[in-house]
Amino acid sequence: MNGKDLKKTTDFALLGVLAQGGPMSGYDIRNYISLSIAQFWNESFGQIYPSLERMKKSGLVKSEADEGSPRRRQIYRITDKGRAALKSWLTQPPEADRPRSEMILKTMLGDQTDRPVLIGHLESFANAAEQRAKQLEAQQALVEQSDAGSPELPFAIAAIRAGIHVNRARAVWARETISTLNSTGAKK
Amino acid sequence: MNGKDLKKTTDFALLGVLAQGGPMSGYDIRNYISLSIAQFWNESFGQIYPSLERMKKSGLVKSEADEGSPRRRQIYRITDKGRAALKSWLTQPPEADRPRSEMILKTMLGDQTDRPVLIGHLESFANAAEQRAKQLEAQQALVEQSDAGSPELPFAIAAIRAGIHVNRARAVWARETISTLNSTGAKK
DNA sequence: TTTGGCATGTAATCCGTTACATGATTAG
DNA sequence: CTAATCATGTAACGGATTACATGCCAAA
Repeated sequence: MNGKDLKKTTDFALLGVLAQGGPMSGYDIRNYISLSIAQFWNESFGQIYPSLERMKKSGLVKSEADEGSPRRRQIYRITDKGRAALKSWLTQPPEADRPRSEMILKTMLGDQTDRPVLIGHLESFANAAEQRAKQLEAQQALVEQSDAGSPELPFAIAAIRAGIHVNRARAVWARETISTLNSTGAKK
Repeated sequence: MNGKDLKKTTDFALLGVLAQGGPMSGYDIRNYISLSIAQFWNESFGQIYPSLERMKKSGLVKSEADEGSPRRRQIYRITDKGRAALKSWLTQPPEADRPRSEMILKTMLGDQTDRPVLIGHLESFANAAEQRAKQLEAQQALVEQSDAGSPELPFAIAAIRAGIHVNRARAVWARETISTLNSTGAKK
């Protein structure tokens, strides 16, 4: 309708980080994301800085130089307008993601591959998923202790547990597939 | 190294479809994908036609006009060179996907949202995932009957079951999250 | 006859990563 | 002193979706 309906999820993700984590720099945002939702969300500097600039122009954030730092640092802070935009976005039902999985594509094309090779891929995949799940379990325990009492705790935990669930499911799937393939008449 | 190392997964996906499903048109490829791996892989015409053209130029596929059809149809067929390229790609371990999940991002930012709204999102998400899982179970039964004996059967089944597993996991996660949030001191 | 599906293709656009460029600061 | 890390930004590129443009065929 108007000139600058922002629709980029990136913008909202950054806005969300600023709302949740408090004022910080573009660099900090990157770290914050790495330490929290990296499994399910990523932003590169090539996105972050232009996005902050854009949002500054449209009044969703404002920035001040960080006086307390010996370095050149811009601290971004979400504005009321930004909070309103964020909240409105959070109210909309999330869009379904359309994932692309090379592992599954390659499995689907399994008849074009030597069995042992495919099985090897599936094994690595299962191992990676299991490791990832375990790592996230550890992270969950850690966060539960360090952030005990924080209002964001249950949400942080939920995000971690999403990773645990899907990684377990992946591992189960891969192992199941391996044994099916092994018991099926192996052609190659 | 050389002029045209193709690295686009799209190309390999199309090559795979041609290898698996036999010679067909760009239009057919689209359908084939929709009916098989749509859950985990998609290609739009904007990708398919240029990709076929590219691969034709580099000799991975060749095309002939479909004489038997009253319509203007180009039938693409994978060449030996194409088969070799495909096989070599299939041998490489699949790259990890880096998914973006709006649902999880919004969950992570749950402290910025009214609880009931977030819970509503999670409920829809859980319902959609459960439905999807059931639908895929039905599809599995169907394919098991209709394709019985086909050498591609176990791979098709595996791809479907991947969907079943992850959708179940999503549903479980969402329901778990809902009850955690309900039992946690609701602030809003 | 008109709607929907078959069929191919291009252009615009968006979104995102990677690479490049630069420079200050801190830790070893 | 020197390497790593902090910190910001731009440019190039790649990959994918959407919209647009075109037109024929079959069925209702």
